[in-house]
Amino acid sequence: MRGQLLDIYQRLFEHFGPQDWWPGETPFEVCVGAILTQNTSWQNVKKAIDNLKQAELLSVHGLFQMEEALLANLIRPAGYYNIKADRLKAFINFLMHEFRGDLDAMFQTPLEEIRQQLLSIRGIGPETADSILLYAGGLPTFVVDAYTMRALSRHGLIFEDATYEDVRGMFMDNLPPDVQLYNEFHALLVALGKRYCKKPRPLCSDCPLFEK
DNA sequence: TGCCAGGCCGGGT
DNA sequence: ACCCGGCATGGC
Repeated sequence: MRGQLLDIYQRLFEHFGPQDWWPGETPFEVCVGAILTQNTSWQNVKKAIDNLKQAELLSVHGLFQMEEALLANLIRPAGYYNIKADRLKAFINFLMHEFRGDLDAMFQTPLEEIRQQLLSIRGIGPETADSILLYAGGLPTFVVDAYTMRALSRHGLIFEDATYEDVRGMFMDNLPPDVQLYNEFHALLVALGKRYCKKPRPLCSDCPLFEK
């Protein structure tokens, strides 16, 4: 399994090149983006983040102080704006109360412990938690998303009914806890998904995973 | 024009 | 332990 995963990684890397994720300038911006991009295209999320930046409110303090209604209005382009405003507030409140608003302090917590804490926040599920921990915190947790599931199941590497935790475990049990590797690997799987594994129908004829 | 996008929650089986 | 409807905008 380890060999298969590394083989996939190598093929993807050769095909797509380094991805250098996550598109965000600061760890905090990555956290916000991780919540805003739930079931939403990144270009919509970018508009929302730009609104927050222009308002000079893209900070722990800024979001903490802001009225939720105003927050919802600013992030409107990202869709689900009422729910997401609530989720951002829940995350910020957690950060303020547990770590005095200090992201660095949050990331000092042992991985599985802070992961469980994030998962207990309303609006943060496994993918969002892992994205925050890996891409904002630089902690070695593997991010699984819909593209990863689709690609792996189409290529017979996982069962259709595999759960998020199953797939995360498969990567982490078979690869070293290497942040750079996890970062690139997930980003490459998304690049693959966007190009070859879109929803309606597989388009695997020229998928790089089938090349020889 | 309808369908999809880097999910998650809450209520119902 | 699953299954499903709801949440919403912008792009192709």
